Amino acid sequence: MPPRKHIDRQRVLDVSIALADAHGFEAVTLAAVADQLGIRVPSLYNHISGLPGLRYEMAVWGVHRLGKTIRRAAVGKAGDNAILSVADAYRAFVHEHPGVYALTLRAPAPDQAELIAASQGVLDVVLAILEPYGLSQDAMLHVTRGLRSVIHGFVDLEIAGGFGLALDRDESYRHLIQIFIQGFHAWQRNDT
Amino acid sequence: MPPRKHIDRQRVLDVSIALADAHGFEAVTLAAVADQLGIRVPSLYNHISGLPGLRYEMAVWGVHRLGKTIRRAAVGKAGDNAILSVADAYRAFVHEHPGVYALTLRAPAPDQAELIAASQGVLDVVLAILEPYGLSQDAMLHVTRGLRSVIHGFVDLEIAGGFGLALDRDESYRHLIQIFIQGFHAWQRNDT
DNA sequence: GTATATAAACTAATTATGTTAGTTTGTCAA
DNA sequence: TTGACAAACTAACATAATTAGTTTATATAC
Repeated sequence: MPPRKHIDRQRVLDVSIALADAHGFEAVTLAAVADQLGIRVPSLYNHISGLPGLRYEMAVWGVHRLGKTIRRAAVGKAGDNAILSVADAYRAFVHEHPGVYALTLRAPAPDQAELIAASQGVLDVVLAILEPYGLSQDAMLHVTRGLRSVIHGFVDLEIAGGFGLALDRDESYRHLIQIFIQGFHAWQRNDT
Repeated sequence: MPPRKHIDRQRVLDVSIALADAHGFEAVTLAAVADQLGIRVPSLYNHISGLPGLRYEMAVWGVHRLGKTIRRAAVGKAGDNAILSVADAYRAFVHEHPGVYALTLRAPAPDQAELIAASQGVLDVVLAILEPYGLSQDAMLHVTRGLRSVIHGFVDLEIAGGFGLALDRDESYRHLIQIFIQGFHAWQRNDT
């Protein structure tokens, strides 16, 4: 009776990602995913390890993709230009995948090897673009945390709808990254 | 048969806040709250408007409390010291109420008057401490967005466990706020 | 003091979701 | 052709939120 649909893990993931980005990650219920695929809910378990497993795979996909995106944005750029380019690419990714991005925010557990690897990939890009500034190891980590915070903070408030006002958000972001870069240089002069 | 417990809206809220901050806001189920209070789940509906209503009240409480906290931190301070003080108070609040804070992040809907008022209270504090710098109206809003982003970004990554490394987080935060302040001054010199 | 109105508890039932167990059936490969 | 496996299915169950309708403690009116 059950005619074979050609469904695999990737198709489940595709549908889930689309749902998450369109309606938020809470909208990714097994019922909704199964419905999109034209199968019953328990059939999903042939492809994924329940809802937690699906969310994990979405997170891995998201972090991996984010890393690829900002790495591409960094090639051929140096110094402040690299920071600006990466900041723009990061923001563009989150705008494209707000639902998936929300799933990437919890820190990986020690046993989540794929997610740890993907996260390291993102971190590596940031470390690489800060490399030429010749910071001490600790200073490097502080600045890395700072840059991630600035970018994440703006984008997160933005997708949460936190900037109610009519003022242009692209411009606010440009100013903020500019402030960070200039402050970073001033801080580097003073502090080390 | 049902002996009266002396439960009111405030006690429901207290229990919910404690649960949220201890185990995350997803742990605030009606079952868990009712259990803590020693009543059955449907009895909660005498005090709250379902789970959405409870979450709304938690959000209002959180934003209100956050506003009060940073306002207190700002009195008697001026300029850069005010920014530092508010940044510290904001972070301390989030550390104390991580679960509630997560509920405060979605932007208020137009009909959520209490939440809008409370949010305005938070915004007013930030606007007030930036007042003495003599910025144009637009610049003021850009910088306000920037400062919120910086603070929110750091603490949000922090409570998500995003800073895996052993490096001292207090110090990273100090550096970041310092970078923002110095960058803000440099930006103000250049840009206006 | 007694009666009554109301608030606040309750039980029962419905819906939605995730999950597991066990079953059936295409489909590919020996 | 047949047999193993993958992938669909049905059935059943647990948890959660919600609504409807019922009971009862308690404060207030008389």
